[in-house]
Amino acid sequence: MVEEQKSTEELIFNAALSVFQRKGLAGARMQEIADEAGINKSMLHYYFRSKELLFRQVFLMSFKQFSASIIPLLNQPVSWEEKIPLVAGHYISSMQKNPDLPLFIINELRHHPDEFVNIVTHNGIRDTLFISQLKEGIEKGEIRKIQPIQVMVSIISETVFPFIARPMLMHMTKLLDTNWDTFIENRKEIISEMLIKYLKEF
Amino acid sequence: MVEEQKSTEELIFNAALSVFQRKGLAGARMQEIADEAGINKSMLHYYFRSKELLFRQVFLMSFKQFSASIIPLLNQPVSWEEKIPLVAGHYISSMQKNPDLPLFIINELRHHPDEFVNIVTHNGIRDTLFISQLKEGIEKGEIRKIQPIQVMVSIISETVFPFIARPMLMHMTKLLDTNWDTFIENRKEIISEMLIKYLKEF
DNA sequence: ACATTTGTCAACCAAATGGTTGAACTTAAT
DNA sequence: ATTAAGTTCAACCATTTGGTTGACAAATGT
Repeated sequence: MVEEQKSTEELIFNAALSVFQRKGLAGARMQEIADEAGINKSMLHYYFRSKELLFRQVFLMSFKQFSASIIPLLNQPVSWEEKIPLVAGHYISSMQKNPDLPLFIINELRHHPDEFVNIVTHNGIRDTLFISQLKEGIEKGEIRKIQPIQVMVSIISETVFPFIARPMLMHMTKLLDTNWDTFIENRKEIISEMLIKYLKEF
Repeated sequence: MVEEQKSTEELIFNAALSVFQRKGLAGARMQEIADEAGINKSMLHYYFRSKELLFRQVFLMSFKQFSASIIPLLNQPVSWEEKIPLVAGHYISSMQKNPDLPLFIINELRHHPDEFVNIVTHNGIRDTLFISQLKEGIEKGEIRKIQPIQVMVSIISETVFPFIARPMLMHMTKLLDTNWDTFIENRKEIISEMLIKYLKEF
């Protein structure tokens, strides 16, 4: 077991990542980040100048983390049909690991519309093998005529939304905490089967 | 044209509704609410005691607004098959009218997990005709064996998520602003057809 | 060994922000 | 008309919060 001693800058950044993702820009407190990092508040300014600068870096990293991690999977050399459950599974397990990430991004992107838009590198999912496969399928007449992007949006919506809206949905549906895991487990199959059936049979 | 003169309390509440829904509890400023209401800041405390109390009322109203408005539609006497596009349409037009509402609820419910949970009246969608219709269809073997709640969650996910995550999705998919309206227009049909096909053909 | 740079912190500062007060004004009751 | 209650606001107040300072310690270079 290697005793990993992280630099102060890393300690701060990790703490900032955690606090900002949990509380958002407006709700986060510099003092709380310092406390979670276990260092003096002055250090935050020593390394990152201001709350806004620190937030910028956190946001950039978070956005990359969320949007980039899916790309390799979309480019994997398996058929689009096999890929759909893989992608759905990716998002679901991603949500289980880091449940605050997408809501954080959605929120901050909404609250500062054009501020961060230009910063983020466009690494779209448009140029991936998955999209090409769908396009090809459409051209060959094997898949229903539909924008491939709609398929991606459906997968993301169906997988990510239940997690971010979990408390709201549980109220509305009177779903119980104890049933959540099986609910999600069932969901994986439903999503894939529904999409594949829709695309293939028309 | 009747000159509608609203009471100060109404002016404040409406302004609070707007500001809180846009900025959230942490991001909202009492002064901003006062400005938007066109009255002195003291009035906020005169009528609502504190920021938290004002927020409580705003949140309660917002939650009711979002979760209750769907119930009558779910109880309407049309077949489940016809109802699906109606419900999808309801959520989409609801999002177009008030794009901040669901994200606001999702957020605040997440940030104050148990605080507001008890306040909100459970007016679940479980006891609606729509759910009964699905159950009945399942029993008769006309519909695939699936929890009816999954259907509701799918409709909400597929309709609401694209709106709240719009900036994020537009980045990831390189979708353009000019294509948004047609994207959503296409989506209505896709969602309904996909769900109905999945439920009926198995 | 010495000087210079880098890192760390307690104490402090200024602005923002939720909240209070007391006086003035309006409305309703007697 | 007079009183009492309700309403409105400018000026204040106390706390929170992002940010700074200056002294001091730990490396780093020569």
